[in-house]
Amino acid sequence: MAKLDPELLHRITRRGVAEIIPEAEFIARLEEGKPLKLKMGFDPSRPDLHLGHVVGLRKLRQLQDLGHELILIVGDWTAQIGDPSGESDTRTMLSADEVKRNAETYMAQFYKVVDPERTRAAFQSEWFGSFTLADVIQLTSHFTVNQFLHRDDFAKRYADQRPIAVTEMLYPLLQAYDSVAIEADVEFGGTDQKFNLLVGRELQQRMGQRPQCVFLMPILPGTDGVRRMGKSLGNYIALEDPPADMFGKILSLPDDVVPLYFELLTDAPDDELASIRSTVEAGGAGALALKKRLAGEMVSWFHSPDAAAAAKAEFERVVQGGEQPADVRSIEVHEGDAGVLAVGAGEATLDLPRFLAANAMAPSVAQAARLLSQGAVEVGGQTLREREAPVPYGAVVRVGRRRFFRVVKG
RNA sequence: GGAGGGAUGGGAGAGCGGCUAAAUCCAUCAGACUGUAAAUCUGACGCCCGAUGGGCUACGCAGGUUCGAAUCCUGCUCCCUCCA
Repeated sequence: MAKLDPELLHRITRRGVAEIIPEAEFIARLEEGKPLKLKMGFDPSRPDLHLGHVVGLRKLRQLQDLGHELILIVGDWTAQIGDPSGESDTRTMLSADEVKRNAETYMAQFYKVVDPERTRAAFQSEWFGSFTLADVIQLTSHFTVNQFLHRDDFAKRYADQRPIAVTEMLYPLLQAYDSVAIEADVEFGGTDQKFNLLVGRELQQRMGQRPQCVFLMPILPGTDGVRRMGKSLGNYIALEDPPADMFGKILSLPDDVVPLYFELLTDAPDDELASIRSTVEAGGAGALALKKRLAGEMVSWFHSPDAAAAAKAEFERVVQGGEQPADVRSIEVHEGDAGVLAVGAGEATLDLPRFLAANAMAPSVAQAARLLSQGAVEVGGQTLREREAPVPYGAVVRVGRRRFFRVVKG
């Protein structure tokens, strides 16, 4: 294969890309016509993929479709060190079994985006398992502390006199050696990984290999619309989220990140992106429709088109229409149950705060009482304010915006 | 080895003997409104109790001083910074 189709090349190197280092070299390698080894690492201690990961995976998929090979590095050693960018949560060692299991669930999620035929997993323990102290020292000898202090995160913390653990310095080194071990041609990561990936490039060069290109992708903001999507930040949309949750979370994204989501997560063509942007800015029904479309695409992709249609219908009915959801949990009441004052022929008299707390509709009696006083509990559209109230069997009780149940005689 | 700083509610971060279940911000939840579970505004936000009141927990851990401690003292544990 010689020259790539310009349009395709543009899609690969421009859309959803933050930086390619060095870009010319990357394009040259693509045009060599030989399958490239694309490297991407993942942390086996957190086996949940979210949409933030998908940005990179889509890019990898594009390249796989051109015949290149993806090598996933299972970071079973670096996971023990912890990610320097994530401040300081000490990680416990994972057993070999746990790592394997996590890797498997991870891969299953991966294959929703990436082509399994052109993917293989490589465990760091394959090469670090037999590393000796001498090897480690040898590895460190290629770099200076000064170099490492240039890493954004380190530089900042150093300036602020905040701690930098020695092991954190090791993290980029190990990651860099992964590239040597598999002879990576291109390594992928978010822009926050720039330093680490460049260390890999440099190490390869020093160890006599052709240095990898570095491919950086933009960071996807999380559901708060501000900070990067991340599990520890609690602002993520997981691929494993049930359809209704996934749909709802996307609908609740702040408007201004929606165009970026389209850019990074869908195939909407570039010229359409412009109109998406202006529609969102105009706000109103158009913006809402776009979010629904985005949510629909994501749910179709990670679940199924049917699930997407159902999630959309349910959302419109329940959230927009204020109607009951299709599935409402039934709670059986018996004489003497917590919060049940009396079981009558056609209705049960409940001590609502106790009852709600006892049936997981509220975290505690106190909080349930608060919901009640805030007018968040209603039966058949009628707001309840009294602690004690009769509730007809079969009537749907709504607690807050999203919790529903009906009582059934037990 | 030496000097110093710190540990507060989900997170950040005030308070430094009573007025403190503990300011403020963020997150969360609710109500109103709306185009949504957006935005905005308002409110709530330890737990338990037959409850416009009462009780129990809570400011790293264990003791102590006080009528009274998150606030003072002692001893632990852990963390950080700087100088060697």
